[in-house]
Amino acid sequence: MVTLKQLARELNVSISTVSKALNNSEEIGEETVRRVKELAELYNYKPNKVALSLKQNKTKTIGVIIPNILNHFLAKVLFGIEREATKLGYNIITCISNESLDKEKESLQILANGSVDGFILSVAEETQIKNEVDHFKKTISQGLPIVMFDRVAHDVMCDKVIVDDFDATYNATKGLLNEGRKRIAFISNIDQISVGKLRERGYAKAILENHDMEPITLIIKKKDDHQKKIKSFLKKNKDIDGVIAADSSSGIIAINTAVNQGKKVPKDISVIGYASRADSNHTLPRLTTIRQHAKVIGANAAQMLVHRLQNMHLNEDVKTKIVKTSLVKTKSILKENNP
Amino acid sequence: MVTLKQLARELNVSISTVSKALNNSEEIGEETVRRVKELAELYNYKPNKVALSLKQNKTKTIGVIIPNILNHFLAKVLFGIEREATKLGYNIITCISNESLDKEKESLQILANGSVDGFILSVAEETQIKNEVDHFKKTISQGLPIVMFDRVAHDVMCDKVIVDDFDATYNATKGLLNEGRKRIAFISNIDQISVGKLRERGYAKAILENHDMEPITLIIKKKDDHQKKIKSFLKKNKDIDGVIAADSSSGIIAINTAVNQGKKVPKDISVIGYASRADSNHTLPRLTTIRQHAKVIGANAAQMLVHRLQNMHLNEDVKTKIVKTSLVKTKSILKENNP
DNA sequence: GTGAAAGCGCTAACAA
DNA sequence: TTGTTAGCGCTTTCAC
Repeated sequence: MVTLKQLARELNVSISTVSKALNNSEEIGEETVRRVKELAELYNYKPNKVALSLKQNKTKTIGVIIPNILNHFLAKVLFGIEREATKLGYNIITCISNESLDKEKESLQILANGSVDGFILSVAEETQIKNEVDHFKKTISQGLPIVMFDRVAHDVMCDKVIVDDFDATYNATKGLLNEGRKRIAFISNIDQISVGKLRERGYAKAILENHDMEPITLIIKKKDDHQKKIKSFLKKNKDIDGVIAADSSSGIIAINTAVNQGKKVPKDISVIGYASRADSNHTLPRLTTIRQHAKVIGANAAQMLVHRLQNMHLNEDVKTKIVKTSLVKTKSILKENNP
Repeated sequence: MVTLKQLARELNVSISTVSKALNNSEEIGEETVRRVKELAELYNYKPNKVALSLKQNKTKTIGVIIPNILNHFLAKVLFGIEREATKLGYNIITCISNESLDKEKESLQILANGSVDGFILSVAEETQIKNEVDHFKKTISQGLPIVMFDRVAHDVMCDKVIVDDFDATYNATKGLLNEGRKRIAFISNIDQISVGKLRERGYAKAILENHDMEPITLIIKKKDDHQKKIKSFLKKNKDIDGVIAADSSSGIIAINTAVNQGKKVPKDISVIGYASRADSNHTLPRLTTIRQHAKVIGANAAQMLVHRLQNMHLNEDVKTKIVKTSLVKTKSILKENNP
């Protein structure tokens, strides 16, 4: 890499002259500016990022800590973050906590040594179970702002981007009730994390508003055979005529299994799941999905963080942004499910 | 963040003494070392990464350029890279090229300003179509090594990690032939990229070895309705009794569609697809999959890059590592498909 | 209009 | 054993 020093020597001017010329300082003579820029162009000079970071005490880099990159929703949020961050002139350093509290702590630690200006993260499962938040608070008190998305720690004062999980699930369940469904089940593979709980509560509320109904819930555990569990669940509960799935796999497997067991979808059973467009392709009929607009969530998180970084001195109050889901209806539910 | 300067002042010693003490230099007295370490611990001192990078002219950071993070295989490779890199003491800066040549060039450019020590990347689709490689060569000549994985540019001299796509597809197709299948189709949603072509060629070779057979190929385009295309393809070609799918969605949709059209899997039709474990859960029966061991690929790429970074002076020859796929057989093919 | 010098945080050669 | 100094690449204040 060419440095200012090298350019300066070659041009027989001082380093600071070169620096100023390249930064369009008024101080420098027109002719000099031209010469400097020409040579810089020729050598493809690019200011050294590390030196700039050191000097200006900011890296223009965001630390992103994702619990699980193989989760399609989280990958999509990452996509949104990356795109927005790039647009705003920031790079992202990605760490994967793998749902582990220790890895999360460690990532925070390692990047807080000057590598990044702030963090965007979704809380690891283990962290949520143990309800630990000190590492977040410590990071923030060190002057590194955090934006949390989706799985957030409510006890931590920081900017947040969340989904209206409770309302969305409540409304989806209401929709199935309005179709006339009487035995609606809730299937979840994400019972341990905050959003999973919110979804379950939204479902339960809608069900319990009918005095003659009770929630029917199937929780899948990590170690379970996902397909087998749902198969035997549907076999045992033959009267189930509706399913709300808290995660994409459960929704897909529910439809495919129901069809396989000879049920007609949506005649005999309606299915709605949290999933993305690509997922809905994996069933026939396509799965009706609650879309979380992951990319928007990511973009919002990036915007909030950058905004805070650029207004650190103002000490603004923390904000929570709610990104509304939308229900994309397909043939996995009855046509007129609104009265 | 606490700095050496602050510690030094508080302890009434010089900065270098503090530095040496923390780095366990033999030079410093036992007692001094103790005092320094104590205070450093108290203040939770961490050496400033940026300053270190500047000083040592290396960042211990790897630039990773992924064409598409929503592709499960690529996400999984990223996972493998991250884990191995972390293990080796490296961070990763992630850029997403979004299959665009310009974004790929730009990412390379931006990170080559001192932000990273080297790159791990998979070539963008547009880059492969236009067959551009200058930006890679330029980066390498600037002293930043590249490791390419999966989609590689053969004209670029650099380390590579690839999959035995050709052989794996050839063998899978042979397997179906050995079952006695006569009308085996190849379905691909990734016809434009190098690995897609390799897979098609592997399939074609196996088919053409039978003098009475012809390849039957369905290429899905980006703008197509994936489900519809496969549906009408299978409807039009009712005699198809085997499918090799080049990508995971095609495999899943093929099974679900076949079942939907009243075919028995695997009695009437066998299906094999490039897909991961999670995907195979999305069909009944489960999809027989060619596993690419994405995490292993990622880990290998990270190892190769770090090895090269740590042996830059040796100027070793470039290597290409082939990671073998494995075929995971399930009930989507006939039990005895080997003669 | 140009340059010298300080300083961001750190390491290391050299001096004391 | 400890301290001084220079230098990594850059910006910026202050002299000239």
